[in-house]
Amino acid sequence: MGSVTTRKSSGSTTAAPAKRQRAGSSGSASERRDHLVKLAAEIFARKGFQATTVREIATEAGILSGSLYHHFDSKETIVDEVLSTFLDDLIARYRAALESGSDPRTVLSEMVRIGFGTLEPHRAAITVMQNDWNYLRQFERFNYLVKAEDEVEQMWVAQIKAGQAAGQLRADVDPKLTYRMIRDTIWVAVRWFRPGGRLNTTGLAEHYITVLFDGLATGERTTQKG
Amino acid sequence: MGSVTTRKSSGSTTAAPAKRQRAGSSGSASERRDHLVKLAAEIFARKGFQATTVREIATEAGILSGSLYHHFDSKETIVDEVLSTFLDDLIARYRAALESGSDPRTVLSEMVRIGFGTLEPHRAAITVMQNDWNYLRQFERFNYLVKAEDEVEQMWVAQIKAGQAAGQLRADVDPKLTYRMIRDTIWVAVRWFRPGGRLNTTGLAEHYITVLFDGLATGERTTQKG
Amino acid sequence: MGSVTTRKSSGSTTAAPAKRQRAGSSGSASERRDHLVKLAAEIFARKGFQATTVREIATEAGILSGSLYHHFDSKETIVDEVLSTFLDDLIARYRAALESGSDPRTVLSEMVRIGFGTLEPHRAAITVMQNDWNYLRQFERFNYLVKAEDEVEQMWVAQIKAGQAAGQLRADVDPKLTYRMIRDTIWVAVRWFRPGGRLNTTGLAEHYITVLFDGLATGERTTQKG
Amino acid sequence: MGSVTTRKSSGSTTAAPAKRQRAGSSGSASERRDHLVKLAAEIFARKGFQATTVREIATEAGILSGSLYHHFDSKETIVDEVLSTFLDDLIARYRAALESGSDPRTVLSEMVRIGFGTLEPHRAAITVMQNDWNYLRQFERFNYLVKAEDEVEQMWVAQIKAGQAAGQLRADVDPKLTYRMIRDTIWVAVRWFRPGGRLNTTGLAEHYITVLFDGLATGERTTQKG
DNA sequence: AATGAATGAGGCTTCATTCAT
DNA sequence: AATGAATGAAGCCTCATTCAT
Repeated sequence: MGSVTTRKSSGSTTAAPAKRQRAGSSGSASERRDHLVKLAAEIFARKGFQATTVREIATEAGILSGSLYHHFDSKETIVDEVLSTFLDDLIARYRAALESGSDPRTVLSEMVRIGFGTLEPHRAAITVMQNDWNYLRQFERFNYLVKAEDEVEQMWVAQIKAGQAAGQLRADVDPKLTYRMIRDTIWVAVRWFRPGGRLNTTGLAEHYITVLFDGLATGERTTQKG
Repeated sequence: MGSVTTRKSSGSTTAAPAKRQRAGSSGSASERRDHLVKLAAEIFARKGFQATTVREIATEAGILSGSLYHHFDSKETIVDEVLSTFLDDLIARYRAALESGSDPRTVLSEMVRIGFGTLEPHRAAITVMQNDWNYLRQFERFNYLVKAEDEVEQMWVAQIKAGQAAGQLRADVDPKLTYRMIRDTIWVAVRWFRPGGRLNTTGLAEHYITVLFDGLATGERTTQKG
Repeated sequence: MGSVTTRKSSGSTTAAPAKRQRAGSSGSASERRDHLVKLAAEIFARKGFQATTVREIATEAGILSGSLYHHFDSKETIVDEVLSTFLDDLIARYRAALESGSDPRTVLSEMVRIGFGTLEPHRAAITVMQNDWNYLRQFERFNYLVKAEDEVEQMWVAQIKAGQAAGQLRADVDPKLTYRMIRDTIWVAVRWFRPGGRLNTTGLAEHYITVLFDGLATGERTTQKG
Repeated sequence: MGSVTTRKSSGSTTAAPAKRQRAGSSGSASERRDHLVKLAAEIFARKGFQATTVREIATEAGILSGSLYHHFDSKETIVDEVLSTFLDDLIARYRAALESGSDPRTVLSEMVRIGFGTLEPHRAAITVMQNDWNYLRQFERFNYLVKAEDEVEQMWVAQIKAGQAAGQLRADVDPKLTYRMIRDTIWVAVRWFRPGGRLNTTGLAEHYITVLFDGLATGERTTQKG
């Protein structure tokens, strides 16, 4: 379990183990909570964290705004859950890819696929992270976001360096810089990607992998140095 | 004058007529105004548009919040000016590049350089556009942002298609998709780029141009189809 | 049974009938209720009535806030019980002292001792009465507090007047005023008295009785008129 | 200047020096502020700090509740000003009495008179201090209340000890305990004292001084030991 | 060009209480 | 006897904006 996961479980004050699951009932306490988090995530994504009122979230859930506080300590606790759920999943997937033992280029391709693969299931969370990161990181409670980001960066940079060492990747690019560009290119796609268009996220990933490794140009590489 | 510029002058209904009134004077109204816009842009970039209060801007300027309303109709008028100033400049530069008559690949390289080149002078505006776009576009008054975006998209896509037609760029990539990835990669750099680091924006641009055209991989292109 | 006691039993409409139902049983409803009242009294004393939430009381008792309503109609019912229990006890003791048939000065001394003697067993209730009286008396349901206060006042004033008539107490002091000062001096001690200090409540009482009857000064009385 | 005074002046964020007193206008900014503080003090005294809403204060002042925040940071800032104004005045008066150079018994009598003398001008503040002290002291910002209380205690205890050393006061009483009883007796009078009754505060003071020094009893002192 | 007082709408949150289970 | 979800009213505070001076 990574730092994000760890923090989250201690942070969710109401994270009760599904108590006395009511027979025939459609959801436990934690399911209700998860449902609310998903609703909120959609609105946060659409309007931005600050512009979203707790009343909107509550109304969307069919309850009164005060009732939300039966489930969450604060509005921030809700985004917190949105973001950490995404990061937990992402980091878990990255780890699995790293443990495959494949060569660096293959691992990196897989990591690109993982990234694009989160675009649909975690669309709302990624959107929030893109748009409200700058605001949220001001608060101490979101320090773990920076830590998770660092952990991910190290995974990528290590693979890029390994690829250079193995001669698979050109040696004249800066690993950290390259990582950042890849990262941004993937996540920012959330702003315009809509399921049902010409390409699905798999297609997007393959398209990007192509350009990323072989470039846009035709013919021989002109700038190769390493 | 582009569409953005046009809209802007009609948008600043209050102060616009007075703008050149005292042109040449050192403490002119328009200079004061520009100064305030710059101050505001910095705070918007740091804290986000919504999280920035009118009072903060005023305090930074050494006046009271009510006094800001002698210069601007509203808080939105201020961001408006921040964003349109940037877009005016950007579009003007792109036009110049397009009019150079160079081959598509050269023009595209130049456009990448232009993009990275705005990172420093327009850092605040680009940051605001990245972070608050989603929120601002909800308001009718910012429709022109979408128009400007479309205009820019057409410039890029046309060049990419021209490059493919001329055989300079691989034909198996989607021009629009490719444009978006390039665009995002450039602008999102504003989140982590800090002047004074290993690379300046020129270095960044060249680094990216290399990877963009030739790819990360070494050896022969493996996925080339066109 | 005094007026306080009477009012109380009619006040606790819900649980009262059940009270002696299982008298003698070790886990009876009334014992549970008394336990809860004591818990609540401590918190009321520490934080003030208004600042104490029903949830705090419930949590302290190891149950959920809603569950408290099986025992009490409302938060006010709880303080009500806290205060009336104290007043019942106090008035009963005063009556006993009055019925001793001793001379006024002796009775008054005994009443002082009774007052200080409640400081420990009824610390919480006295604290609540001191701090929240002003707030609680706004509500009709607490009118009985004023009645109990009046009853006590009459007991004291009568004894003081009797002492003056008998020549035991100086005639140039106002009985009502004197009573109030004595009363306040005793009760307010709850704010600083802590068991285990230099003096216990018996010591406190004797100390006060000394000063009260003989004054702080040495030598002959200088202001004696009557 | 004492600690209370010092703290207060740094605490009053808006304590502007009466700027540009508008000719013909009835009050400066600080006068307006003082007026609001007085209004608030009355309501705090009547209903208690917590039970008083900012809306009530504002309504009483003829403005909207939000407008109060033009003058004060928070509801707590208002009580703060209420209490510190009183304590500043009280401590200043005590100091003057101490500097008179009179014998201890005379000084103590004067201090009693000072105490009762504040009952009318500072009735609201004293009431608040009596009723809401327990609640307010929970907050760090009111730590200075405790400090002020300590300072006052030292003044009194020193005089009582001096009186004992000089043979003016009986030696068999505890100075600290005695101080506390005097203090409480004076302040708690605020709960029942109403101007216009049989005795004014001067009468009250003399009444209490009599009882305090000479006691309630007639004839020779019976418990004198020192 | 600026002040300073005020508005008014709205935001987040708290909390006593209810009620179905 | 207790749970847990929800209510609904209210509370404190924020903030863009207005306006008389």
